Amino acid sequence: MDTFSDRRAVRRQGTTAEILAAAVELMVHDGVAGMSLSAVARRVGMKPPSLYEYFPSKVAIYDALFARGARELHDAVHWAGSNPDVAGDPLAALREGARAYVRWSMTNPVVAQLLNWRPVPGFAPSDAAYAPNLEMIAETRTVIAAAVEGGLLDPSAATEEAVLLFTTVIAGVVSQQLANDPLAAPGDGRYARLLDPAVTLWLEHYKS
Amino acid sequence: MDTFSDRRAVRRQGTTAEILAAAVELMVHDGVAGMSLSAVARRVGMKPPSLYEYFPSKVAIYDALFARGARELHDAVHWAGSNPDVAGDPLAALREGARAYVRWSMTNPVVAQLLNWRPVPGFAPSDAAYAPNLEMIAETRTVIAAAVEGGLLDPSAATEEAVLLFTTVIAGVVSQQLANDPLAAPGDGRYARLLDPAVTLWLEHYKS
DNA sequence: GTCTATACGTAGATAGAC
DNA sequence: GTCTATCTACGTATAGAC
Repeated sequence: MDTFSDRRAVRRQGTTAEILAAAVELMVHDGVAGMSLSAVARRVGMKPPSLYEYFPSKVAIYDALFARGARELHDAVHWAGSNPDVAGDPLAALREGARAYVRWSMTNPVVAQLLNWRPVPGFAPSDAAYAPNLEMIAETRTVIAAAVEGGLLDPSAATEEAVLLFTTVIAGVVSQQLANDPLAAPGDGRYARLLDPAVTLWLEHYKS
Repeated sequence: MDTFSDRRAVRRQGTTAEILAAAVELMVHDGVAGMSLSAVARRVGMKPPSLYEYFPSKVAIYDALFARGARELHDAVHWAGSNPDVAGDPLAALREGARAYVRWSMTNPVVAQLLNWRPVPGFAPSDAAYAPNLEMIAETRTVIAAAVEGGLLDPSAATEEAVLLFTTVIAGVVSQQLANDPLAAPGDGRYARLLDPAVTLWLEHYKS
């Protein structure tokens, strides 16, 4: 690649990011399903047809946001769970991962809605966009298994049901927070505060 | 009221119910936010302007559905919790109430979405429509308090946090079920199956 | 890569005849 | 209580000039 095409690629990536940012801002005001291409175009200073140079359709924008959001959320949880403070302590890793999940979701509420609920009628994420979610669940399972190996949790904690219950409890906190107290700051929130007690319920039940 | 106006009132109520039913059916196919008045009118065999005889605006239809749904959900939970099998057993009443909540939500998924999430940009329920929700939480609190009185639960179970945690766990199960396994029959469902274990987590933690 | 022009459809809501 | 006609606005998407 020569310098010219590099610059062109960088510029293109910048515009793409601008479009996605504008789409998110509009979803904040008009709802996730209420985003319109005309409004996005206005906000980035383009006419609607120009957007089709960057995304082939409206659902492609949703898919790009889903993909990026799933990747970011995965990374946030992954980072929290492999941070030096919790190295070698799987239970602390679970707690920190859960906290990171809630924190990220409150920082990115509209993308979190896109990930957790299905607010857009015609849209389902592509397999590629969905992949980081599966990866995140697999990693959670691995951490739980490590806790079982280390004698910290009962073997039943590594069953399908127990893992699903863990993720459901966390998703429940996020859902309630976003729906019923959406304006709270990350780290705050009437329902987000319930996360630690909720995780405690789970850990107590499955402790060995 | 004479016979004539009675009949007129009955007819009017019937039409109103028909319109609401059509709106719900359309939400099943097009998403909660995707319902349109034109489509509703087509389905009930009217032209769009005629709907304004029954509802002053589109959000009024959402509000009517919210009001009816909140009332029905309250009644279902209330009934389950005051059924003869569980009379005098507050813990069984809590379990049965939670089951009824999940069952109703799966039987009425689009209205459940309207109640649990906020899928429609311009719409917030009126106080009157929201009232049964508050009543339902108050009744849950009362049942928990009865369990504490009877020595079945620790006094900490009656705190604000504990009550909120109870409702959050149940709402979490419903949210996950509706978002990730929406086609399951009521009484079935990958996430709905987690309800009993989830309630058990809570009961165990707060037992005296 | 961005534009104008346009196709084609839809929306929510109101006026006023019947 | 229902209609026709209409307003006003918006939407996604494509064709084709520049």
